[in-house]
Order: sequence, then structure tokens, then C-alpha cells
Amino acid sequence: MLAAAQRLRRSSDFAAAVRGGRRAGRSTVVVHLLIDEPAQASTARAGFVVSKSVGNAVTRNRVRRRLRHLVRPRLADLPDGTLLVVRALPASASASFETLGADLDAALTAARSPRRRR
RNA sequence: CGAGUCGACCGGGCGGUCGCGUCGGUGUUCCUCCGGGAGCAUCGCCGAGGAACGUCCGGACUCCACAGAGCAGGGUGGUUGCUAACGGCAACCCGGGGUGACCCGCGGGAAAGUGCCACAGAGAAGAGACCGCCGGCCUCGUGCCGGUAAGGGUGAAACGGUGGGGUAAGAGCCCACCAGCACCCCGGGCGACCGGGGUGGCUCGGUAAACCCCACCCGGAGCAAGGCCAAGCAAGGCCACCGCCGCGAGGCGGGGGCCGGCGCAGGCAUUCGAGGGCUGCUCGCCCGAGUCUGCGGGUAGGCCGCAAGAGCAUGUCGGCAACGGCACGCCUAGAUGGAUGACCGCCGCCGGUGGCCGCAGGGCCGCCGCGCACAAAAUCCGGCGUACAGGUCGACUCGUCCG
RNA sequence: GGUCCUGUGGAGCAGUUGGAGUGCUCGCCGCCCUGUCAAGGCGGAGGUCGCGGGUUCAAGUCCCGUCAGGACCG
Repeated sequence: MLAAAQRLRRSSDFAAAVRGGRRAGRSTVVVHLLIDEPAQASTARAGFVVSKSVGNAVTRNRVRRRLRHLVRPRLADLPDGTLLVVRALPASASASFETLGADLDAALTAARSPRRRR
């Protein structure tokens, strides 16, 4: 799980990450990553978007909690001030914990690697 | 043993590692107006449901000054009770279903009035003459006039049923029995209603989940209610001290100090009262000196409300029951991009499969499985409705067999 | 938290005093027309009226419950 300080709490943070960040998708999740944030923020922070198309309230809660648990160790590798938004797709409702973690890793490396642009 | 009815309940368990949220303790860092506050670490307690769901009803609570009257509008509809209240629940009544335990019913009024009843049929609601039956007339015909609702046919429904008398033919026209209706009397029941007797006229269709009538109920909005602080638009605001008030966030008053200098346009008013409360109308009442409309500008932060309650468990008493009284015990989630997750071990259940045992129902031992339902608080309660793998307990009915 | 709307052939819609599931546009099938295709003409098929109950002689229509989709308000 994530502590409250490591989560995105404001609508403006979500908008900044989704609009300004780099995006990479897999079959279960889509990742928005915004790295160059003003240096005042202490740690990297993450937020989750699980829409109603994923399932009812129980499955949405389960997907979000699994994603939080998966994001927690990976958040330490990201530089300070990074904003991360993980959006769950409908396929994530039936995915296992392992495939969810594999997709999240793949999407994160894909979003971080192409730093050669501009 | 088989088939079934009703009610109550559980809805995976135990342990370990790493995490999250509220609250409390400890330590530490920072800030401080010295009251405290914030962050981090660590320890401990607690941490979704029987439906948390749908939002179909009813309340508590808050604001609208009080929560007023009539009309309109909406809702409910056997009776009596229970309840804070209800469209809920219980018992009973009536009607229907079942061999039975039991189940189902928006179950007031059609004799206050209006509307509708397609097609078919002569006729569809104060009756009516198509065929038929009977009588009369003559121009003797596939004729005209009259009587007749017993028969035929149509329809979901045709103005009581059977038998007899009666008649030209018939008809409640008369009579007996039956069914139904209205009124009266007696008995039982708090009541819905039930049982019995008498009189009347013979007779009255259905539909109110069509308008309507009757009885009863309903003021409106909703915790995003509502309140406080900060910031900002703005034009007034900010700061500490003392006293007082508030459940609380906090506020009020006093003297003192500091900063700042009056968005735009239009309408109607200033006690003979604009405008508003009161969302539709009328009355009545209240607030009232500014208010209304449009444009422009600002605001997405924090706190209180916010969890001890029509509360739960046990016992006992009253009541057929729903439920209520008393005693004792317990404290049981409070998030706000929204806290319960991940992994492991053992057991349980389910499905598949293999072996052994048994005449059989089945039992025992293994292996496999993304297997184990439905579905998650958001102010809080009481109901209703709906979804749900599997399981437990109790009461009762019918059938068969044995004693 | 509150207030509403929609569900009818494959698609989009109409459907009133409740009375045969009736209609429109596109699509589909067959035939005609054409050297061929399109357009056009003629004919045809295709329906649990979202689902389950109820009222009524009779329900797409009225009532209740339920499911799915969608919209609005602060």
C-alpha cells in the first residue's frame, strides 16, 4: 500500500500527469508518467483511475488495491517529483496479480526509456 | 424412507510475513504568540454486509420566523392492533388455490353522476323483434299490422335457474324450491364479519390499476442539509490582551495598535411600505430598508456536523403474535482521488479424475484446480424489493412400510 | 443526495378515447429493366413490443416489480 503522502490527492495533479506526461499502454493498464516536475516535491507520487467499465464496486476496489501494492516498490526507483497515473482497462478485472505486475513493469519501462526525444 | 410446507440462522476457519486508515501511547525533528501545532518513526486496540446494493417508502437531524387555514396536487385503501413513523409487520375476516401442512389477493364505493364495452350479433344497458311462435287484415304475397323474451343463432358478457299452473302464443303473470339483492329483528364478536329468522319486490351486466365519490395521511428542501475559519473578489479588514458566551469549529464586548479608500448598467422602493418568507392560487401571519434583474470579477482549502444509538446480547415478565416493560452486561468502521490488499502453511467445502472396500445408498486414501457465491460503508436508523455457492437447526403435513 | 427519459423486424423511428402487432426510411432476398453495375419499378421475408407478474372479455398501450442504457440539477 501507499501512504497518503505518496498518492495524488488533487484533480489538478491528475490533469497534469495525464496531459503533460508520457503514455504507454498494455492490455490491462495504461501508464501516464510525468518526470520533469518542479523540484519542490519530495517524493514520487502515484494515482489510479479505475472506471466503471472495469466492473462493479468490489472488482474496482480489488483492482485498485492490487495496483497500489504493485506500484509501491516501483515508486522508489522513480526520481523525486515524478507524477504517475495508472489507468486500469476492463481486462484488468480478470487478470491475475502476476500478469498485472508484468504489464505494469512493461508499461513503466516503455514510458521511461525513450528519453532521446528533444 | 420418499415427497413437501413454514420459520430461524451461518455465509469459510486458524496461524505467520510485508503493507493501509482512524484513535491512543512513546520517542524524535521543526515551528511557536509557550496554550500548543505539524511531520517522521515505533507500539497497541479496532477496521464493511446480510443484503453494506437498488433508492421504493417511513423517520431522526438541519435550514427555511412559527410550520397556520382553505382550494388545487400527491399518496394510501378489509378489520383490529404494533410502532417514533410507514405503502412495513402481526393476528383475524372475506374471496380463491391445495388431499394437507399452508399459500395468494392495490381487498372501500358501480343503487351520486359521466365515459367506454372493438368484431360478431336483431339488440351491449331507463332494453330490444333477425329467425321463430301466436292473433288479426286483405291485394293471398319472400305481404302488412299487432302480441310475445319460452326456443335458435352471435358474443368475454344477452336482464335469474328448475318444475308446475296459466295463455291465442308467452312472460315472476302466479306458485313451490334454489341462487342473489334490499330492509327489519334476534344472537355472537372491540371490529371487519358470522349464524338464525322474517318481510318485500321478483331482479338490478362489467369496468374505478377510466374520470370520479368517500375515509384517512402529506408544508418545502436535503449532511453537496447547515454552521465556522482562511483566502479572494471586494470594501472594509487584520492583530494580540481582558471579560463573557457556545457541545464544538469558534464567536461577542471593551479599550489599544496596524493596513486600506468606495465594479458597471437598469428597474422598483423607503412606513399610505419595494421585495421576500410561502416553490401553484386565495387568505392569514411574519421579516423588512433597501431590494430585484443582467453583465463583469472571485471562490474547488481546512474544521465542526461525524457516531452511545428508536443500539446489541442474555435473562425474566405481559401479550396468540407483531411488540413492549424490567434487570444485568457490552462499546461496535469513520474514509474524502476515498482505508481491508499481496504471499505462504494447515483444515473445511465444491468439481474432475485414479485406486481399494461394499449387493446398494455410499465410505476410505491419493492427485489436479488463476475453483469457493452475491456484493462493499460515505449523516444515521426502521422497513420493503432484488442478487446469492454451499450449509446448519427447529416445527409441521401427506404417502408407503414396519412394530 | 435528488429529478427524469428510453427500450417495438438487422439499424433508426412513429404507434390515443385499450380492440387483429399496424406503419415510415435505410438495409436483406427474388424478379423486371441494362452489355454489366448502380439508380429505378414490382413482389417478398423478417417481431418473446427488454423481462416477470397483475387488472380487464381483451394490454405495445393501464398498474406493480425488475433489468439494461442514457440525461439533468446543486
